[in-house]
Amino acid sequence: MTTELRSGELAEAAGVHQQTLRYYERRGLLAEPRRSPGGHRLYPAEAVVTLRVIKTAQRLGFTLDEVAELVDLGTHRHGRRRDTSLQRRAAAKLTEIEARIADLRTIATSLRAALDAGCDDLATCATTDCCPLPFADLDRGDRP
Amino acid sequence: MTTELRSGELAEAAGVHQQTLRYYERRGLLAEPRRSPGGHRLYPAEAVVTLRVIKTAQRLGFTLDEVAELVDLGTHRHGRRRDTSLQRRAAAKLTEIEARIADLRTIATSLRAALDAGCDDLATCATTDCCPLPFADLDRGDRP
DNA sequence: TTGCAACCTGTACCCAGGTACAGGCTTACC
DNA sequence: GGTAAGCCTGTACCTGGGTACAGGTTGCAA
Repeated sequence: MTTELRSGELAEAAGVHQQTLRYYERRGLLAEPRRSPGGHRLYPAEAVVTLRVIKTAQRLGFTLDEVAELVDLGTHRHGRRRDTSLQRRAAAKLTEIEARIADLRTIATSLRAALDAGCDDLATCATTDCCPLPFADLDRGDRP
Repeated sequence: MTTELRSGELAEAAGVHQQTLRYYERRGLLAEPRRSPGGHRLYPAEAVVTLRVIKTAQRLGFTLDEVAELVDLGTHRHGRRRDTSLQRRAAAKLTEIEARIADLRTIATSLRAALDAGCDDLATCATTDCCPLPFADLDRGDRP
């Protein structure tokens, strides 16, 4: 029998706040754990893994809603199959992340150009033709 | 004399909502404009430029607070001087953005690896050695 | 002069992803 | 069995960048 963890222990082990555990439970990311007779939560040791999964997925760019979906797929398969749910989502997320990288690169290029040109005041730059900052073309306003 | 713009006209011209104009005014991004005798805002034509500056700066990765600082520096200089305020901030922002790009690249690599390995269930992956997802190393939790 | 669009203020709400606090119960250890 | 640490619930609050709504006033044209 593996020892169960109290919420403080799990929080500590996973590096999150106790309130975050309850928050994840509310959001459906973490299964409701067993309770002690007095009502205290008793998590199975695997909960640490689940939290690691959540944190990794978040870091991979998934929102908590997306993580919740991914987590409760529960389709314990692992192999060379293609076009499964996680596969599709990961592929979509990859595309998204690549777009974000491209975006950031454009921005970095602009900033570098502004530094090279010695720009010192945005308001002046915006009304001066010599300035490399793309005041007109960049206001796509999609991802601030 | 250049015509003044009413808030609806400015909003339209700049592609933002009227409430956003007032929000920016409250946040100190947009100077309080002249008022008509009845209290309606009358913006100078340059306000369109200011808004373009704000939108561009936002897109360059500055927060509104940072934009507010940048905007009210008002140091109308432009030249080859180095180490000025905008210069320093832009340089810092560039570093930040480059770090974000590096981060996203790591993430993209992980996702690609997961796709290649045919991972289909995160919970299984996390407990299986064959999985390329970096469940352990990625929980730095700095930028979700 | 009347009618209506455009504007005003203030306040509340939205999203995500949590964090904080109050007041009361449980568990663990001496 | 006492006491302190730990946990419980519920509710409120935070950041960032806005958006929405209610109810009242102005501006302008017919």
